[in-house]
Amino acid sequence: MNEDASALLLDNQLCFPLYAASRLVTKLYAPLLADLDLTYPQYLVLLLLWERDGRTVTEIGDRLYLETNTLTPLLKRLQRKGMLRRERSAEDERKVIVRLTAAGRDLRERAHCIPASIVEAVGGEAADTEQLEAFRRTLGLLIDRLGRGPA
Amino acid sequence: MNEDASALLLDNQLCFPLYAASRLVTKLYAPLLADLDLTYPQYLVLLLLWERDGRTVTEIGDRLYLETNTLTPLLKRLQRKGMLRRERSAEDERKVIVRLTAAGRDLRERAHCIPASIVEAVGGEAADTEQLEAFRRTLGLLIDRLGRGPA
DNA sequence: TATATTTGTGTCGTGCACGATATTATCTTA
DNA sequence: TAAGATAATATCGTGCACGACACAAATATA
Repeated sequence: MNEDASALLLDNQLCFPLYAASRLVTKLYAPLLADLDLTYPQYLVLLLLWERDGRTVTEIGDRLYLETNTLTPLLKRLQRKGMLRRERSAEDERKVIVRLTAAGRDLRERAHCIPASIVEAVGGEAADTEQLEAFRRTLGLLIDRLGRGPA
Repeated sequence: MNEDASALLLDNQLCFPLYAASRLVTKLYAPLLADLDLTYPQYLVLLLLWERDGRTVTEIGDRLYLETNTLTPLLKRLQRKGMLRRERSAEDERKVIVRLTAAGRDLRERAHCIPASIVEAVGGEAADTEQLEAFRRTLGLLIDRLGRGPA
């Protein structure tokens, strides 16, 4: 493959499908999450807190590749809905600790069925494991290469 | 792999990386496109018009998986910047034909270097063609499965 | 040919994303 | 220990994305 064809492949045939697929998948979650009054980014934050509660804003941002200028309003919305509290750390007054409320913790059970629903919608039985694993690896490689800021 | 592990793989280890990678890649384009006073979605619209000029709003939306409620304001912004015109079709007054201006056509040359820059940033020489092809195929499969509305 | 339906575009409101910048707290270091 | 640097969070403005809905033009149908 010559340089130009390779360039077009990566640019138009890779970057755009990535953008399109991401939006289509997010749209797949929407109706499921709407039942819990959540958006997809809000769901991602809760996944982290369900795994381990009491994280700082920046900790959450590091995992989701999001800055505080995105997270602060999002967390405030989750707080307004009674899912979590935001409290300044006692040791370091700069840090804000995000903690689930009882309602936030309880939501975990109602969200339990979501992964299976997504698998079904994407067509889990049709996709073979080998292909998925390779796909996941390439995605991971891409994120690793781009996720640490422009070197 | 049991059903639960497979579900978690698809949900958290596939959907989230897709979302993260898409945003990271878009961020990669940002500085290059900023030189042309463009955003990534605006660039995608121009790519389509450079390929074939004079498309309707819905035609563009079909290709980009975007609705008119997203495209109309975006096209108006491109129009305000003098890149294109929006004119009602004479045969069918419902349709709006989008046409490049001379400035919009000229921008194509200035955008010519973008794919190569992206390839370099992603690390073109390191990624092997086989892996990229498989990745692209899986992405295409995913979009095919999700892109025609919830069956 | 009226009436109903579909089609193409648009407006409105909400919630991300993100660059630029501000603010306050902590840490460094001269 | 005072001054500067750094870190953590937040505000503001812009531009997507998208659901819900409005509306006029075109088409289908009774």
